[in-house]
Amino acid sequence: MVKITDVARHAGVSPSTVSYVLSGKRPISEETRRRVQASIRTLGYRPHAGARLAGGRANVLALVMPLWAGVHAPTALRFAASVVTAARSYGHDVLVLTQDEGEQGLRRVTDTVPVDGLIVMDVGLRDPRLPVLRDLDRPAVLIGFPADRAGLTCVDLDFRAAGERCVDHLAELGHRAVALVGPPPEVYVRRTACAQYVLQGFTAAADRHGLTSTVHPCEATAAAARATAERLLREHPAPTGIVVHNEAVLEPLTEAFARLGPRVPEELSVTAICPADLAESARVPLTSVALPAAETGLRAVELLMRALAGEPVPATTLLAPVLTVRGSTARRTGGGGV
Amino acid sequence: MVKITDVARHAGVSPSTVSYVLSGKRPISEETRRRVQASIRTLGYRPHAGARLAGGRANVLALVMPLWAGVHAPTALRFAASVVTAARSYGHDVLVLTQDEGEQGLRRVTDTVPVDGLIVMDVGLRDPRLPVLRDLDRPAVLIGFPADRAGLTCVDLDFRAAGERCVDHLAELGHRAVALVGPPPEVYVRRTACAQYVLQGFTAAADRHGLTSTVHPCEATAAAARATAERLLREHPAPTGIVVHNEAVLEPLTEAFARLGPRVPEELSVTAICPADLAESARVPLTSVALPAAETGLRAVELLMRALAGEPVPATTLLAPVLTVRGSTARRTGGGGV
DNA sequence: CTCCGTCGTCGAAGCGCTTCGACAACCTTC
DNA sequence: GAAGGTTGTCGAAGCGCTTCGACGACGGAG
Repeated sequence: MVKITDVARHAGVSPSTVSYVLSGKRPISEETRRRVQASIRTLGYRPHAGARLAGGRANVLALVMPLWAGVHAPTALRFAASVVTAARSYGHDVLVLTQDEGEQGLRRVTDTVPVDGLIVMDVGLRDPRLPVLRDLDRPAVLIGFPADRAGLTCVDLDFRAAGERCVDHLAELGHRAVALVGPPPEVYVRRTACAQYVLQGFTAAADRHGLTSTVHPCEATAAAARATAERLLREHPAPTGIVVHNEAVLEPLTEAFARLGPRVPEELSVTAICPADLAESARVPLTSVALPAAETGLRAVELLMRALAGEPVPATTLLAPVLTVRGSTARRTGGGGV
Repeated sequence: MVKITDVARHAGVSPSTVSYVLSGKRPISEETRRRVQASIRTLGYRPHAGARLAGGRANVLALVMPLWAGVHAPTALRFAASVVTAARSYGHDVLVLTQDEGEQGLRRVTDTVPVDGLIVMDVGLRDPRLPVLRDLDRPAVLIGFPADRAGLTCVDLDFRAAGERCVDHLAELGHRAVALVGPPPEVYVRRTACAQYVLQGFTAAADRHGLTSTVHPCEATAAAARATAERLLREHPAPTGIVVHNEAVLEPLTEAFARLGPRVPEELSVTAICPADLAESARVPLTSVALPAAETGLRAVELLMRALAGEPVPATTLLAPVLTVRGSTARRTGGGGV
C-alpha cells in the first residue's frame, strides 16, 4: 500500500505539501503541483478512508434504502444501482443502510463509519428521520419530498405533476371517468411522499377537468390486482381511463382486464407511472410517465458531491414528468359514462 | 461523540485497558472488565471504524453484487437484504460494490476503505477475481462455487443436487422426456457457477434415469419465454417434465403453456429452482427446489464472522436442496413419449 | 536599501485507537 | 525468604492523514 509519505518522497516534497495538492486548501506552485500529481499517478496512490479521522474525506457515502417491506425490488435496485454507479464515477463507495434502522441507524453510521454524506430513499411525508438529518454534521440528499423540507436537499420526480399529466392525457382523449390504482394502504399510512403527491395530482387534475375519479390502493399481489380489476369494472360510472402507480400489479392488472373483457386500449385506456422499460416490455406497451430511477440517483449523487465541495445546492430538484404514449391509451370510443 | 478516553476516565482506567477489554487480547480482571463494560454502556460508546488504521476492526464488510446485467432483481435483492440484516446482527455495516468493478474493485476497496472482509455473490466457474481474493489480507466468503476453490471459503445451495432432485421427482412421477429451461446464454458463457451445476445435475440425473433430455437457455423476457414454450412443445419427443432455472421467465412461461394447450400439471409437469415465495405465488403454485437466499446470506456472514474471529471455517458449505411439491407436478398421464 | 506582505513549503501535533514493552503486585517453589 | 513466574495495568509510540503555525524567499513600496 502506497501512502502519502511515499508520494512525498518520490516527488521530493513533504507530506503536507502532497496533502495540500490533494485538497487544494493552500496555494501550491504550478510546478510542484505537477510533480506531485505525476508521482501520485506513477505510484498509484490512493488516500485511505480511515484518515477521515484527521478531518479528511472518506470517499464513502451512505445510502439508506428500503430492503424488505412493500417496495418493488426491481425499481429499488435500479435506484441503488444508479446511485452506486454515479458515486463510483466520483470516486466514492457506497455503504447501504436499511430503511428500518431508522434514526439511530443514521446516528450510528455517521458516528461509527467514515462516511462523507448520506442519500436517503423513500422518504415519508413526516419522516421521523428528518430532525436527525437536519442535525447531522454531514450533507444529506433525500430522494423524495417530505412535507417540511426546510434545511434539506431533496430530489425526485415531480409525482404530483406526473399524476396530473396522466389524467390530462386521459382527459384529452375524451375519458370522463378515471381511476387511480395506487400502492398498498400501508404505503399511504406510512405517508410515503410520492404516493401522496400522485394522489394529489390525480385528484386535482380530475377535478380540474371535471372528471369522475376514484382511488384504489392495491396490495402488490396478483390476487389483489385481479380483485381491483373486478372492482373497477363494476364501478358506476365505470372508469375508462386508469392510472396505475404500482409497478408490482401492472402485469396482473392488465392481464386481468384482458380476461374480464375490456380491450386495452380500445375500451379501456391504461397509463402507468413506472420505469420506462417496464412500460415498454409489458404485453401491451404502456403509455407511461417514466420513473427516472437512473436520473434521480445520478442527480442525488451530484447534489451530494456539490454539497461536499462546499458549493451551494438547490434545496429542491423536481424532475419534470415525461409522458410517453405507447399502445395502452386511445381516444375514448362508445357513448356511456354515466 | 464519546471516545475511548472518555470511557477510560469514567471507569478509572487507562485507554489501553479499555481497548483490551474490548478486544480480549490480554487478560483483564473480572472486576475491571465489569466496570469498563458498565462505563461503555452508560456512555454509549462506539468505536470508530476509522481507527482500523491502528489495526482494529472496522465493523464493515464489503458485499460484491451484480447490479445490472441479467440478474433477477428480486432474487438479488433478497440475498443483499439477508446479508445486510445478518451483518447488522453482528454489528457490522455493509459496503456494496458492483460486480463489474472486477478485480481492481476488490483491490481498491480493501486498500482504501476500512473493511474487515468481503462477501462475493455470483461467482463464475473461473472467476478472474479468484486470485485477488486468495491474495487479499482479509477473509472473504464466496456465494457460489468456482471450479478451483483452493484457499477459498464458499457457500451456496447445492445446485447440482437441486438439478438432480427436480429430475428425480419428475422421473418418479413417470416422465420420460424432460427439458431444462435455463438462464440466458450469456450466463453460461460467463460460466456462472450455479447455472453449470444445475445443468450437470439435470443431465446426470436424466441419464441415470434413462430419460430423454434437452436444454434451453432462455432470455429473461416474456417474448423469449413464449418462444421457448413453443419450441418445447414442438420437440420430439415432447417433454412432459420441465425444470425451470430462470426466475424471470417463470411467469410468462407458465402462461404461455396455458395458452398453447398443455394443462399444468395434468399434461405437463413443471418444477422450478427459485425462491420459495415466488413458487408459492405463481398462478399454479409451483413444485420447486427453494433457492434459500436468506439462509445463504446468513451463512455467508456467519462464516465471515467466524473467520474474522480467527476460528477455522469449513472451506465449503453446500446447502442441501429441499424440494417442495406444490400444484405444478403430477404423475404422467397418457401414453406417448416417442 | 530596508521593511513588510505574499507565496510556497515544511515540521510537528493530533485525530481515535491498538499494541508493545514495562512494571508493579502477587503467588509459587525450593 | 529469595528467585522466578504470573497476572493485570499502564504509558508511549505509531497507524495515514490533515492542519496549524512557522519560516525562508521573493518582490514591491517607501
